[in-house]
Amino acid sequence: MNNGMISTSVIKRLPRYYRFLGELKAAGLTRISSRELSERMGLTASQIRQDLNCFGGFGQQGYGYNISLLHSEIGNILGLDRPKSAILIGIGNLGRAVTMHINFETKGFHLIGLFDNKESLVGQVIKNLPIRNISTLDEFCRENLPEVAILCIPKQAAMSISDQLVRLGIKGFWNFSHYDLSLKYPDVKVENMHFGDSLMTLSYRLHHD
Amino acid sequence: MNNGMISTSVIKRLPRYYRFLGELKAAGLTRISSRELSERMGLTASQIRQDLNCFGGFGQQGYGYNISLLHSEIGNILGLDRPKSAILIGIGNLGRAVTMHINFETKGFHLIGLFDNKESLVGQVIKNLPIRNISTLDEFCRENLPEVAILCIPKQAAMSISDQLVRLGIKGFWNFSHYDLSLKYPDVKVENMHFGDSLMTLSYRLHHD
DNA sequence: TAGATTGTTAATCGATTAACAATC
DNA sequence: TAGATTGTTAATCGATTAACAATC
Repeated sequence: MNNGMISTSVIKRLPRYYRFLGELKAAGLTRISSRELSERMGLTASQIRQDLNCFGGFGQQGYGYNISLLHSEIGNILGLDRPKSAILIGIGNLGRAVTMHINFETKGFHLIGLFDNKESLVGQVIKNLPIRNISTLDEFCRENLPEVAILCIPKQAAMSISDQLVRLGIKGFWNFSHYDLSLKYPDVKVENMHFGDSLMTLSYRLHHD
Repeated sequence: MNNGMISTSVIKRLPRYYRFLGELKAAGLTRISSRELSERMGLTASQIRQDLNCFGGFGQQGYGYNISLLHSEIGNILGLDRPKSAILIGIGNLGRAVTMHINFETKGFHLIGLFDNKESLVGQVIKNLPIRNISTLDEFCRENLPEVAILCIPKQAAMSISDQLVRLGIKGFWNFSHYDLSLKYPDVKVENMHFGDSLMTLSYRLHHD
């Protein structure tokens, strides 16, 4: 077990382990060896054992891993058992889809507020949440202390609102904009969802590789 | 210049170089050194020079890089100048947002067809494209030969339609589902957009790090 | 006990950083 | 020419894979 810093490569693999184990559990299986899991996931057994042993010895020699136990352990490591409150900014096509489409509760979050600057949207209700005017952001945050902001707004809007959000105590961003938050706020946690970058990577691979 | 295989790490950085250079160009700058670019992007100058030299010597000793030239060179490397036709499957909240929100043309793609299995959606028009019944997929593909499929459908639906798509000549997937396409189709190019994995990674970082 | 499989150390591989000669 | 900065090689660092003793 490694109590030091866990590498990004390992962290990024955890959600996938979590998903696969959830499926195996749902399929009614109870145990699995690192070798069998490696074949199902397209990894090496060695890597799986290394990854898991960053967090503890969840297996048993001669037996393998208990699927249900390992699934919930990884869930806890990911912090899925401790919901963090989030607000979403920008209720365009994308913001609306994110609000409707994502199951926040099963991913460690709780969506508590929706904001937009377009007066015509204010008051509309999505997933039981009213869209609020962005001018009420300060008040809302002081009362509800959200930890995370989801930015479904263009780069310019993200640039102009991020200072305010950090000042209001936002500790993490789920960032769909192209504004590079981690350059300006190195201590805030940022996860980028860059659709365009992903598409361009696909474009590259279609021509080369 | 390296004519062999380019590593994934390098490829994944190209779209970000492309974006930054586009912004510098739009700001009216004409030249930049690897050192200055490294400071703006939060990388090392060494890494930038290594990355670029995988593809060719785009700089000039004592001068640096011509921003406009480098920008368009990277665009060409990414294949943005050669549009690939794409179809999108699943016009739910997410599919609709992707259709509306993404500028495919500037990312090397051309969206030519929308499909859903829900009769009530068929015929509706988004971005000048009619939503087609999924039952007409074969016919459409034989006539229009799309290279890429964008999957905005649940895992089960993705599992049941991917064989058909590969048989119809699809060479790449932009995959929003949780179905692991690259396990079954190792030769097809797959770019995953896994919202849930990204959120869980953010959850981890908010608790640890 | 014998067989299986982990946890963990050592070896390999790959990616990043540093250094510097080439050269504009 | 002198100064700046690349392209490229060498050194370092980190991540993955292999191997195997521990042990269930």
